[in-house]
Amino acid sequence: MDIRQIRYFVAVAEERNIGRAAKRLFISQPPLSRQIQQLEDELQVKLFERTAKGVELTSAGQLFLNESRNILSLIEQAQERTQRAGKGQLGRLDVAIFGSGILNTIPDILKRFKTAYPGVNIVLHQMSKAEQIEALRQKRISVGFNRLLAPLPDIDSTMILQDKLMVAVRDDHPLATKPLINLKELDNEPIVVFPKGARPNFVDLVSRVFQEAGVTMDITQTVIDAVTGIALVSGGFGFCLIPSSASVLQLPGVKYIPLGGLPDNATVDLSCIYLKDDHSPLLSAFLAVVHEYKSQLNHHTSFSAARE
Amino acid sequence: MDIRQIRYFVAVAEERNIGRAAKRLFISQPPLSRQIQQLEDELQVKLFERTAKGVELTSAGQLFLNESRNILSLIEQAQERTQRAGKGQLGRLDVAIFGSGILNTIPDILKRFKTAYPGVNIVLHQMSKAEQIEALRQKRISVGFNRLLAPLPDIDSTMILQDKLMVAVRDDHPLATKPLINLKELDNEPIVVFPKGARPNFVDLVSRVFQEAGVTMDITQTVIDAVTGIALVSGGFGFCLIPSSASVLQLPGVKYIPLGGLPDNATVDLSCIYLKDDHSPLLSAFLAVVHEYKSQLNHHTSFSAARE
DNA sequence: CTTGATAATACCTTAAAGGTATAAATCAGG
DNA sequence: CCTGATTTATACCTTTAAGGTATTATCAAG
Repeated sequence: MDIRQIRYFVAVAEERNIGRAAKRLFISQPPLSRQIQQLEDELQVKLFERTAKGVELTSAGQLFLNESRNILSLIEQAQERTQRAGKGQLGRLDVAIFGSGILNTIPDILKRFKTAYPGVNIVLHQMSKAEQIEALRQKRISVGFNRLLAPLPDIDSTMILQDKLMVAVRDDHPLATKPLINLKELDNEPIVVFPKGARPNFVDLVSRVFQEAGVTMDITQTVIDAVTGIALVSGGFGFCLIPSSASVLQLPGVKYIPLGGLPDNATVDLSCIYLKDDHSPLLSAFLAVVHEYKSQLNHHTSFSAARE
Repeated sequence: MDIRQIRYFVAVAEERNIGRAAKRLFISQPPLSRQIQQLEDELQVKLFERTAKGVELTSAGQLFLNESRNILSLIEQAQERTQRAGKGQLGRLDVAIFGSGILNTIPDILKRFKTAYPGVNIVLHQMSKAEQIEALRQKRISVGFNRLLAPLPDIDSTMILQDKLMVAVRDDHPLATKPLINLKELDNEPIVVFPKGARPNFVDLVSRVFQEAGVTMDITQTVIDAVTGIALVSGGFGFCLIPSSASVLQLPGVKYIPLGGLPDNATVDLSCIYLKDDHSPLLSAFLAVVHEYKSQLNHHTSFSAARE
């Protein structure tokens, strides 16, 4: 049996006439007669009664007509869905996120992607940097968001933004009134840092900056993530250095002040990572959304800078 | 797209290797590679990633694999169901019955058919003789049960049995004690006859028998069917002549006594009728059951006759 | 760098789908 | 009852495309 024969059968059943059906199918009448005969031979069932005016369905033919329509429509659906999957419009995308990264940028990107590709089911996984890399290699995830990545041979990354450093202070602290805090002003001040876990991380960046500026860093606590760090500031444990994008988080008695007197490379990047040889349309689609987001971010930045 | 290509695709997806799949399909590797390529071209979707060890499904390919399995199973089901329909094991059979015919023979036949062809949905219609013939011609029914049929050019019939005549009498009537009533004993006695409706019918047979025997028939009532007729006997309206198969019906105060002194042709047949050019397997199957029933009936009759 | 395995390409053979011409069957109208 | 129109079926040829063989290209492992 053959899809062609099924289509032919449906045409003949609908026209109740082989000649007319042949015209509709843009073939001549004899081959169509023959295909119907072959179908009947294969099924060993008479599908049509031949009359003087044409043909009419037997009861078995009637049943087969219903089935045929189901088959054809299922095939059509399969083609359409597969093509959509091929364009990345359908499927499942496993995305890894990490602690403070979910504060603003990642939700924005995911929201855009969901709008552009509503047929894609996004599944989020909380994973550390090392876990993300292992999960990528095992194909348990397709994309991961992270910061401060060391280059790897099998993994590509796209930088989304670079955060400047900011200081979280209690608003009753003397420095809290200043519009800008210089790094030197934090000399020997108690500082909460994060995260614990795989190196290089945000702590390493902060340490390097302090060291290069010749400022002594008094680490009172090392905590798991930015949220905990800022909570400790609120609790009076001292200062906390954060990437500027974490400053969307509001906690009682905590103020965020830009940090000055830093080298240009004192930034912490947010990137998304993915397997170098993953050419899946879903990933491509996702990266396209990321790039679009990035370019709009730059536009906006340069535009507001121009106005200043 | 082609069912062959779908089968090939599934084989390759399952083997994760074109060469192995080719062996399983009893073809050589190059044509299989080409068919997969053609499928991908047609769908404009990459279904496999080619690796050194074979191939592996893309996410679109994974989706198409699911769809393909659905399609193949639907096709298989369609073939099977159509073949069953072709053998008369599946479908719907519309059967017309009439008043007194449903008393014993028809239910027996229908029960046998339902047991032998449980997949067939039997739909019963109460119809008079004329209605049955019209419904047959319009294909609203496929079989009808009836009595005393005049031959028609487009309708065939199979006789199922021939009922002898019996008399229904009140049990307080003087004749009720006799084992056999002679026709002559009914001379000028009040008689209830049935049915009203299309001729020739049971009344005509009864009239002819009386006339040939030179017995005067005093018709007090003409009613619609045997049940009503017997009910009137119970109510004291007189005698009622019935086909013997109607004697299964028990009413208070009514006794059935065989009628003697009749010619051999004083019988009323029960037949089933159907369109001469209806070659549907459902009808054939039904008629086969009818014939089987008939032959068992004859066996039983001749056997019990031999014992007497 | 070679070897072994895999898929892809080139080219040929063969099976089967489609076309043309024509026959056989059936019905309507004279 | 015949004739013409209409329909499906048959016979035979052409063309398309599926399958086969030989070979090449690619890549991972030794």
